[in-house]
Amino acid sequence: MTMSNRASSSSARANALPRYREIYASLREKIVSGEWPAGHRLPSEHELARTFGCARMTISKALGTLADQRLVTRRRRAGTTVNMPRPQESVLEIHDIEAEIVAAGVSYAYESLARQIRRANGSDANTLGVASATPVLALTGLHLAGGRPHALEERLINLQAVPEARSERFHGISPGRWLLQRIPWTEAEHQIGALNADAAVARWLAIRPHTACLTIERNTWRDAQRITHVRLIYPCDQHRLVARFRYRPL
Amino acid sequence: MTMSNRASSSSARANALPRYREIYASLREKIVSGEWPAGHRLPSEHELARTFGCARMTISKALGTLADQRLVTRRRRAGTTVNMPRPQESVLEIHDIEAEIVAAGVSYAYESLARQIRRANGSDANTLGVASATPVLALTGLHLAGGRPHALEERLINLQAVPEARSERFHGISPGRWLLQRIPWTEAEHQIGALNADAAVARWLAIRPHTACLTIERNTWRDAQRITHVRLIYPCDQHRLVARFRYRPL
DNA sequence: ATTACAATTTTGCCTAGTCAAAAAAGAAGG
DNA sequence: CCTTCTTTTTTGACTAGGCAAAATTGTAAT
Repeated sequence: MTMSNRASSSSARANALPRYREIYASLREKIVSGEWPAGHRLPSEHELARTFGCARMTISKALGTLADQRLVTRRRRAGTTVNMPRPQESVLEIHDIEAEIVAAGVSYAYESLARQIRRANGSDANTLGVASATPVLALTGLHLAGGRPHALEERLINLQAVPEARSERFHGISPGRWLLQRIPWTEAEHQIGALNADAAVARWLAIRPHTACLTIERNTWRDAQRITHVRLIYPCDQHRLVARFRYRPL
Repeated sequence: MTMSNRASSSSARANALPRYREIYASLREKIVSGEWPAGHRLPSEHELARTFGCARMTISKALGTLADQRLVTRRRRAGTTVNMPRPQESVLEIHDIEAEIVAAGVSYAYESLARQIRRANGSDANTLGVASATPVLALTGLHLAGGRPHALEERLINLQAVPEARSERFHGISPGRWLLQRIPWTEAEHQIGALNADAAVARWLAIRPHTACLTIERNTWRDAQRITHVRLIYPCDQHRLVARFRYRPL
């Protein structure tokens, strides 16, 4: 099956875009411009292959990309239909605090405030999602940016999943970074909320009591096993989260 | 080029997984288990095709999926290498408030508090990202869940992008939903923060002044054009955001 | 030793087909 | 009219190749 390859590789050398991307862009344009409104059924792969002058698989790849991005839905025999009122989902990047502070050009430090190994009590078992009496490591610490309090961290680590943590003292290195470097995780869940700082929190963070704070709770798993639970408390004027909707990397 | 199709379609009819997904799962397992640590180079496509007994393109699709999920990086000649310390990015679904409230089994209403058409002043131009004196629609309103205040909304709409909004009164329907149904957007950015309710906010939301609130600011674009900016203020005890790390839909 | 060039490997993208499964549309029967 | 069976369209998954581009590796010349 010898074949002269696609025209673009020899003739139109200027545009570096692969053919399926061109086709993708062309179809996407019709959708976002509103020319093909929600519910519209696009031509079949065969038909598109004829009009674009390429193999069906190339069309399939372009349509597949649109489907990955939730711009269209594809069903056998039913065809490909436009999917307009897009679900509002954004990609929220939750950075390592140290990296974030250093990136801002400020010195970073982690100060350990409390450390205890215990068998999980009811509350621990609940927040960490492990059986009661499972050995856990409970940590409280402060993230400092430029020597000033930046965030308060309350963490539980499942020692069954991370036995190496038992002997670690977390001097200098934050538990988050320590864990990240050691154990790969497969799932994570974040909950973001707000709270009024109570007296203890306000003291550690050097803010006035009752100041609004942003809280981020994170649970991480490796496949089915819970690894750690952490709650971070940021004074409202020191932190914002940015989430950006992003097409999946084309 | 006549060929008996893959074995799984005739012999192993039990497992519904396509071949490339099986291969994907098998490779992913090696990575998340740590057998192939970060930096490890996996076998070439040709080699994998031989070991798995399939065409190179099937392997390519499996590896492509891994690459889409950022588990590996692929470069010509350099091969495919494991990409372990995964960037912490989560998918945050920011729902339409109405849908969210109705889903919780509570009645929903939107109450308009203020509405003004004006030429963008300095502050408007800044938050909406348009030129000064561009016509904008400024709205303030309250989202009610079960008759009680749920969230306060402050919105600016670029009338150049959405001229139909000029004559809309937003009775019953919330501006967010109205916009979502009408104009497709291509980019969105969210900023999440916390604040202490001031007197006015506290009154509208029927909470005590100084209560911590979660704020979500959203900017939406259609390609390069700004469509709207909105700030939603939720009392801290009434709302949490949940972001889940998710592999991109396989 | 360093630089420049050539060879080789590996992925990226493509073609032109096949077989299979899903679902819609049409036909037939009650 | 409604149900059931059959046909047909359309996507899903795959094969077995091919050429091109990128990056590494090896080689030769300065």
